[in-house]
Amino acid sequence: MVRKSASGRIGIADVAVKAGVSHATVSRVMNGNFTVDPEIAARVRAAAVELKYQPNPVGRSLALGKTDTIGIVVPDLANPTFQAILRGLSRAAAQDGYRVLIADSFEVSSEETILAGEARRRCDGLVLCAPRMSDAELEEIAPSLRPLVLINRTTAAAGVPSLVVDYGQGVQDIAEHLVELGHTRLAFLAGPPRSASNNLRLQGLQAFKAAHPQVEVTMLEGGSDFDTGHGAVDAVLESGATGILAFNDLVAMGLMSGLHERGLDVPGDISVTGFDDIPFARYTTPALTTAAVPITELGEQAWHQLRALIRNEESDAPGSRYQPKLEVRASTGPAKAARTAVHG
Amino acid sequence: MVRKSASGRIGIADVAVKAGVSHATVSRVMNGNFTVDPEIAARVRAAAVELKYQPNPVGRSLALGKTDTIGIVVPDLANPTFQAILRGLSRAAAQDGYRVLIADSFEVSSEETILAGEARRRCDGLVLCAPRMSDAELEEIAPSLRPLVLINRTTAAAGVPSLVVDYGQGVQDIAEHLVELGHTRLAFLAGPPRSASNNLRLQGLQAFKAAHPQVEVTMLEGGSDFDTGHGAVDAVLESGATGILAFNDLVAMGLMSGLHERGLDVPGDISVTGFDDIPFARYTTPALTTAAVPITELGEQAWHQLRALIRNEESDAPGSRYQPKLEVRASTGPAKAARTAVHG
DNA sequence: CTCGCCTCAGAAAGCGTTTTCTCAGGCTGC
DNA sequence: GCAGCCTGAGAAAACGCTTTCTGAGGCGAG
Repeated sequence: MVRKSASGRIGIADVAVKAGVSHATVSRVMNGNFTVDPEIAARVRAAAVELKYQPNPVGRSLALGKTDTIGIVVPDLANPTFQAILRGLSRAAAQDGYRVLIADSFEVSSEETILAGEARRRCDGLVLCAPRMSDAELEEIAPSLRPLVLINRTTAAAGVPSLVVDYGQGVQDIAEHLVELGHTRLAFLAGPPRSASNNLRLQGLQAFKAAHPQVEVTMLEGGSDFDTGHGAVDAVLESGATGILAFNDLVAMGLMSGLHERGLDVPGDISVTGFDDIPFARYTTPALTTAAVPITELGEQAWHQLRALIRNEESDAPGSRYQPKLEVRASTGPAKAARTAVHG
Repeated sequence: MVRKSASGRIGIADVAVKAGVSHATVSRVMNGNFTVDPEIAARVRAAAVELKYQPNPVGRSLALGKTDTIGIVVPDLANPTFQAILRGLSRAAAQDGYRVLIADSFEVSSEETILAGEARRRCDGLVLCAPRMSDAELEEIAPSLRPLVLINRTTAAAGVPSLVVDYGQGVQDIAEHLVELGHTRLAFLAGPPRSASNNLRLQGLQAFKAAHPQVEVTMLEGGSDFDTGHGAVDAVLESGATGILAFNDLVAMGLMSGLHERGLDVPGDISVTGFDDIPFARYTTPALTTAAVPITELGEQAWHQLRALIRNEESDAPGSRYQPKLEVRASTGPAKAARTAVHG
């Protein structure tokens, strides 16, 4: 008897019956296997079209052992950086017929491990984006997540390529820029403590301080969003610094907004810099001086690395390092000599 | 013989062997079926832990006929609005143990249909976000995509709830606000032609014009991003309007940036308004007057609707309508009487 | 003319689960 | 003491597909 669409949806069996052939033949035709008589193939195709048959991906995945899906775990989907990475990844993967499953850990590092495992089991590979978990934990679970690509984080575990941005160099470039403008008192509005990219920035600043002992660099606590910058106005003014390196563009924008409310002029009174060069950066007033990171490209490259792993190709590059590019705009200007007086 | 991890990964069979029971029993234990002897259950659990067994979701999906995954199709992942919807959706779905698969159609409406179908087959339900396809096409494919929830679009197809924002009312509120400030010459920087939300805005403006015949409203072509706004400066000035309603916040920001470059003051010379109230809006200089849409909540509600459909509950509400809320900030001010002179 | 090879389609065995079906054993109740 | 019920675990079917295995038929070569 014809088990007609037991589940409501039409399956390979229905097509087989309609075309008067076996399941196997239908499968062969649908997969472009040419060991099938052209006439029969045409009949099958006609039946498939008529029934609007579309192979069930789950059955297919089970049989083939692959899902044509990759996962990405991000700490915070609200962060433009991760959004851009996701976009680049999704776009690149789509071109190779892969889809992207997203997992947002909401900055909870314990969630991260679980989400990563679950996502990985449903997918053919995983991109772990700036994970907040400890090095030890990362190294422990990394093998079970392969094929795995890391972004802005490295691990000692083997076979796990990393894509990292050289935040250390970028922050030094920005600091140099400010020094060239005559600033001698700088302040760094730091990012989330658990963020590896924040640590890289701090290291870069240490190197900068070593090379420029005459420049004073104050460290201020911070975060990664607007409100952090907006709320840091007092601390910034208190520091007496005339050149402020914000953790990222969002923080810089929040800070500029706060300074504006206080009637201070950027860059007349204080110069402000961001990091990342998010699309908004060039449209702030004044336009934000920042270090451009090819974020979308990062996502794209993540896919290329992951694809190589999935295909079991020899990944020539075990990872890549991206150099930020200084983008000088209008939010930085010559240091104001009288600035210290304001402070005093 | 023990078929020990034929695929490399350990499966239910390995656990069964280790615990000395059948596959079925292992499955029962893993699913919390209590018709199993506590002692045996404990033995199975111990074996599972020791082997680090994690059920294969693909096999599970095939057997259960569900994937615990939903899909979302967006026209452009770079658009902050869709990012926010995605975030709300992902967060809400995650709380119910569902994951989100994303598909970006890159504004290509023909892609949309295919992506939607593919995503749907891999998932238990679908959210179609501001689809660009025609009404006819949407109505045709909608039934095959159910459970389906639409955002910012409606369809005549049955059983497909819609979440729509009342852009028409929102744009009227903004226009009223400008009129109250004394503006009599307005201009609307339109969005993408295929966008349904743009049409709603246009309809709203028609209603506004009918109610305020004394106010001149110029329609200008546009788009949905920064560059659109930035590039529209000439057209805006040419229109002679003193109150500009930009399609959304991005366009407004681009426009303000362009006006600033020309040395024009906002709101001194021209008032500018946006739409959406994206997070950046309150941090522009001047802070942007806009109509706030609870975008993240929209994503959240989309999940609730979809969940009801998936669970086959009686969806009391066939959809919802969201009222934007006028957010008056610093980018709008009293009309400048001499403005027409500048124009003439 | 017959043997063997080659082509091509159907039968069936997976893929890794869940779940129904079956059945053995222990218990209750008469 | 035995029929019938109930508990609980194993066997097997099912989910929808791919792919190996099997075998029938056609053809060429000896």
